[in-house]
Amino acid sequence: MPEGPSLVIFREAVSSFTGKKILEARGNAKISMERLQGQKIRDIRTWGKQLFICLQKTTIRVHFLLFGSCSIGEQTKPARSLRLGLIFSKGAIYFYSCSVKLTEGSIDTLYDWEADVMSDKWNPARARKKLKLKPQTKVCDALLDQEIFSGVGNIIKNEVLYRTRIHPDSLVGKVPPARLTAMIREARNYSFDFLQWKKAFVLKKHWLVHTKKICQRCEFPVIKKYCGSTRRRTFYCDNCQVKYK
DNA sequence: TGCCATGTTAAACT
DNA sequence: GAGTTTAACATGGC
Repeated sequence: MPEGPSLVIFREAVSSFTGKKILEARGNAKISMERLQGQKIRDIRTWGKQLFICLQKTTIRVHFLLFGSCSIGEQTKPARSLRLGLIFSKGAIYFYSCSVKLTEGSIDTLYDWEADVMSDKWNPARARKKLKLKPQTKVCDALLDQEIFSGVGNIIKNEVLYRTRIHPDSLVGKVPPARLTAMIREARNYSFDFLQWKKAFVLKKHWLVHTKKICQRCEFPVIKKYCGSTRRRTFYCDNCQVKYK
């Protein structure tokens, strides 16, 4: 579930707790629950696939991995599987099957905020410079590199490559500049389509290639292969996605 | 019912 | 020590 756009949805869902004081923290996360108690939420941010709840002295980092979820107001799952629950005077936030860590310092310098495809700070020129340093990398791996395209996950990867007609095994250094520009642009553009469709519960309906059997453009069979060093499930059309290598 | 997946990290290897 | 492979975690849908 949680690629970058889903994190934006999570962030919006919990944003109303900004300024509120944590009365109690509980759950099986291996962190100090006492540390959180009494602290007010200063800010709630996202970077790629991570959510940050910034308190007065501490920042909670939540990574949803593959199966993470979050609910507001009521505990929806058994107490023993609760990873982290933050209880406020009015309402609560519950996290399940997430990775939860605490940071004491500022997170401003911890991440490249211009790498987040969902952020106003997204900087495509910077992404391009990073790509230039890795000409031998396959595009299917490059798109999943969180240092370059923070927030892009496997679905977005597949859809972006299909939409820009680039074969997943293409090498970054061999992709013509105009095509690379298109790929970088589409990484952000499709992520926002993803966000809108996800919000409307119609995301799957709009997949052009992910999990598909037939290419919508040329009717050739869609190929499913575990590509790149990431060996993630990749769907593509051999006929209309060009391999640059 | 077993398998698989929108992800990452740490341990175990060469 | 580096780089690479494997294992582990955890949940829901088909």
